[in-house]
Amino acid sequence: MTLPLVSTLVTPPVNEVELLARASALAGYTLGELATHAGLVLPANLKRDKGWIGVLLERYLGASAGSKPEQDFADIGVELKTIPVDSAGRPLETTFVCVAPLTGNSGVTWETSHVRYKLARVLWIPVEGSRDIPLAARRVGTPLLWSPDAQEELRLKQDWEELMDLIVLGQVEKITARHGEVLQLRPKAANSRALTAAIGEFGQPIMTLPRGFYLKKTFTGPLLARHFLI
DNA sequence: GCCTGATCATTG
DNA sequence: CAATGATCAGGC
Repeated sequence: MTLPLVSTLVTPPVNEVELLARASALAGYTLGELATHAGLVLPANLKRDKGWIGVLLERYLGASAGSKPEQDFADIGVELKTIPVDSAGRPLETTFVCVAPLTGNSGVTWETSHVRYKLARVLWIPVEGSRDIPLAARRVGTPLLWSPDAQEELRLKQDWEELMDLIVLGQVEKITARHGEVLQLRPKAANSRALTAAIGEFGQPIMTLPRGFYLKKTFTGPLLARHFLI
């Protein structure tokens, strides 16, 4: 077996076929093998390197690095998501989608939302995530190129509209992770002291904890399972 | 602080 | 013991 080229030599994929071929070539390798081959130092665990796996796979696949609010493969309209799974392929964590806009939302619709944009086309790469497997021994799984079907998009749209209505109406601080069936709103910040502008209950400006949209496991689980059962 | 990449760890 | 709320790292 031959490992794919290291990240520094990887240019962005020109189409989905090439991207999927690159991702498929990683399936079966351990994170230790991929780290060594890329000349990266594997952290002991993910406590202080929570996004490490995502960055590693970005480099192998030729994703445009950086912190731009764009898709990872903007040229071909694809977002990359690594997702930790258990031995049965079920997700171990929710999936962050994007930061939630808490101000300037007049006229924003589902059709023009960042959530819809980010989820329009996603390359899911499951990675063994059980904490009792040492990071170096965790294996990369089979990738899945996905777009929401009509039913999935409807459920996302309904949750997004419910959450955005609350945000616009000054109820952001009343929203908990229990709102929404498949999409939830949770803190997304450096810590609980971080603040960003939002709208208060009387329509006045307030400062509150930054929030992000996350996909619940009840959404990503069946999505992954459907693929691997077919 | 904002946005990217997410997982951690306390709690119900 | 799953899920919610909190947190970690890095670039700009």
